[in-house]
Amino acid sequence: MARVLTPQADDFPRWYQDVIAKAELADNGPVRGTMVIRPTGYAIWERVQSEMDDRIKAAGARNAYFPLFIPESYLRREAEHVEGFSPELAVVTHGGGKQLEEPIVVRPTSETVIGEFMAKWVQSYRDLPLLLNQWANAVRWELRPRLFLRTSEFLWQEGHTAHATEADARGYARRILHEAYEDLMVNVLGIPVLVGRKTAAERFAGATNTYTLEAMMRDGKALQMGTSHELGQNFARAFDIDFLDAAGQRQLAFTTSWGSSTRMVGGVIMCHGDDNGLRLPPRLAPVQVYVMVVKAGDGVIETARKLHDELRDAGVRVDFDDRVDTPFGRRAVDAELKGYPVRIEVGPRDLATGDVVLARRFDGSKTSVSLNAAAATVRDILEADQQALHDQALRFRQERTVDVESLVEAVDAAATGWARLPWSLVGVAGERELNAQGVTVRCLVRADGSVPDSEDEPDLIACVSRAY
RNA sequence: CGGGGUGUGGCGCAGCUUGGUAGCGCACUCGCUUUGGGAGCGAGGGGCCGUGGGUUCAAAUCCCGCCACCCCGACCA
Repeated sequence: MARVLTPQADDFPRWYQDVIAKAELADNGPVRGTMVIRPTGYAIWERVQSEMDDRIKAAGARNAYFPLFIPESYLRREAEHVEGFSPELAVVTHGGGKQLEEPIVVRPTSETVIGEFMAKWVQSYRDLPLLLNQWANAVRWELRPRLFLRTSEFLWQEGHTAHATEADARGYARRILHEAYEDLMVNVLGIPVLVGRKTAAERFAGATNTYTLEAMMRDGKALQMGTSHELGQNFARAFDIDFLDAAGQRQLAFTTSWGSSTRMVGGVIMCHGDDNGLRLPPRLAPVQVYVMVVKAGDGVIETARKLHDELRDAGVRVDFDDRVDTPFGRRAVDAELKGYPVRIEVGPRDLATGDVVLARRFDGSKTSVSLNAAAATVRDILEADQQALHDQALRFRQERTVDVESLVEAVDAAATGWARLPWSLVGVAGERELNAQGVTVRCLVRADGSVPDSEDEPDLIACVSRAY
């Protein structure tokens, strides 16, 4: 059977679509660009959600829920915001069978509705900081939808906070950036991310500063995995989010917003996937170990079941397959497509010598281990392969990232990967020149890799590439 | 919006140049044999050929119009 699975630069999107189709993660919906997530794909998203929610709560934010419908006039209150989003809004003009007096937009993001409520909820400095998070769907009528990466409707979390001072707001935007986003992406998704600051041209509509986390996909293009914004007092001014400080003075709050979406699932597929389908990092995988009865035989199913129970009781996410009436090859290939990190094959041949076979999805290797040692070995492999996937992705990124000294070289390097060059050589004009050639400034970082406070700092490095 | 392309069973396609009333692979159903790496053989079910008109004895095929979708570019979590 022909398979188009080799990630050559130009056919990569096709390779990606093919992998997800075969792994049965998602389909296109009936309305342009909408996404249908199948149960197998949704299980991955649930893992992302669960891990992200833990981190957001650890940073002190609490979950809340706000309306899907936003009066169009709310968006208009922040000039840059409405200008940035109006081309991609879905607008409701009719309700209950008659034309509405004021059109309603389906939320593309919720700064405006949440701002409206924050204004009511914040009266005193004692009410601050107000740290909110919402798990919801959002709609952006994108010109070019792509499964998982940019669908018209997507699932995400969007955090919205209000603070008494700019320093506090900045600190929180950065805390989420590192403690929630970077930590989850690196340690759970196994994806090395470049954390930096967006240029003015790439900033979120209405923000004073945008932070980003950029990952390299296997075709060398960049994918923005998440973002955190300082909104200054722009939204506070537009929605009257003000409070009385300790001295009884009326003050405008500083707000932030930050978001990450189902795009992360696409990032995992495109960063780790190989020619045989998905490779899920163990900490993310909904199923970490797939215990598979190869063939029926004396006590084989019972032994396999016992091993499954032992792993489950030890806290491993494990699935059991004793469908011996389905050919072995089909089941094995299916498990590989779905990216299960470890597959344990239990059959009469191995059991005769007291062994089982452990197959690692990371590199496809198989080893025989004794039944007694299986559970412990599995746990070692899960740990090792979590790290191995990350390290492989990091090495890949390093190999495809080059330091250059001119825009011409940068465009050249962007054909296969990322280029780093002094921001002073780029500037606003240079950025426009790069954009004209399909290359964007992904972010600015300091020479030591840390995140700058301003794009006017000296000696900043611009990281540029093609992007999704 | 600019530049390419495609519409034919659930999915992927051939057939169109040179009109003769639709075929292949996968999937599906049934039977037997298989089952340690995507099974084999046999028998079946399923199609207003995107759409409207025209030419013709006859149109998936030729001509004209319309519609939809896909890819590349501008937008983006």
